[in-house]
Amino acid sequence: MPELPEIEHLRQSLEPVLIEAKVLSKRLYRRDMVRSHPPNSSRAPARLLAGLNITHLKRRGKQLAIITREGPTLCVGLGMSGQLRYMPGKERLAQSSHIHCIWSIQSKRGRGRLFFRDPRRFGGLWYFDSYEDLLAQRWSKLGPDALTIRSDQLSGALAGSRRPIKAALLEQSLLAGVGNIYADECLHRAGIHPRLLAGEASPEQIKKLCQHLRAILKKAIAAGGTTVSSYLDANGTAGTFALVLRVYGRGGQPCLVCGAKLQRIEVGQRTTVFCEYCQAPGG
DNA sequence: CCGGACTCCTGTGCGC
DNA sequence: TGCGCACAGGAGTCCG
Repeated sequence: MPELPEIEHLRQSLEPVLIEAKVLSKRLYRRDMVRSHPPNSSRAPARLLAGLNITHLKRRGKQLAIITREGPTLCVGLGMSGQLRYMPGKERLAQSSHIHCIWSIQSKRGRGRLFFRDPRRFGGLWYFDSYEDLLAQRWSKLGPDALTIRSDQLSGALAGSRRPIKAALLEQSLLAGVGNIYADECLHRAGIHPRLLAGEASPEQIKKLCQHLRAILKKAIAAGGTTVSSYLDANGTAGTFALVLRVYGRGGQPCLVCGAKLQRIEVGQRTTVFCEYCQAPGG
């Protein structure tokens, strides 16, 4: 399940084959995976970057932008089960079901194809006439990127909120990039109860949370992301960060810090695992 | 405006 | 061994 580290690792793994590459053509198998397009450009979205030259890959939160020299920019969201895979030459994906779009690519490394596959279809493609339009129309709704967020920004995002802090961390408009895995992990490392009201977190707690959040995301990127069930990078490589998760998916098992049985509760309609001693309500 | 609930979707893994 | 079902969750949308 891709969160910020998985998308950032994906971005890095795609750069060598997509930067300065030309999109020769595209084949769209599911039109409804193109989620939106500006109202005044009815034809451009249909091209979906075909004939254009890619210059940049940018990420904000869990979203990836493919930016072209000509201007048009495609924002890719992977949702729960989405994959972007690059295959050289005419190689095919081992898993051939649920492929929604294939782009033929000409790069310095030769020809290849970029596959967008998403079994659950929670992801999607958002077309914009320019990167500036993407920033103004879509990414402007996202909070600061969790990888580089400062303590004062996190404090501002959480201030006044009456929601459980776990639910607030998942809210992309407050801060961008955190999903269920890293929300539980950073709360455990910071010793904060997931049901603590976000607006009632102390400055010390927020500072600690911020430090752990950035650190864990950075480490997860270096590890190639977390592969719980389906995440693979552009080359089909699984991440290794799942090996060092301390709470996610470990409900009922002993806390790796104190040995107590990890609790499994629901917060904000999401399964939440925490240690009632390391993350005591009082702090 | 805010927070919570619901919805979309299919692969996985469990129990019987 | 096979079937059926609960569960997983990112994010848009709706409602009180």
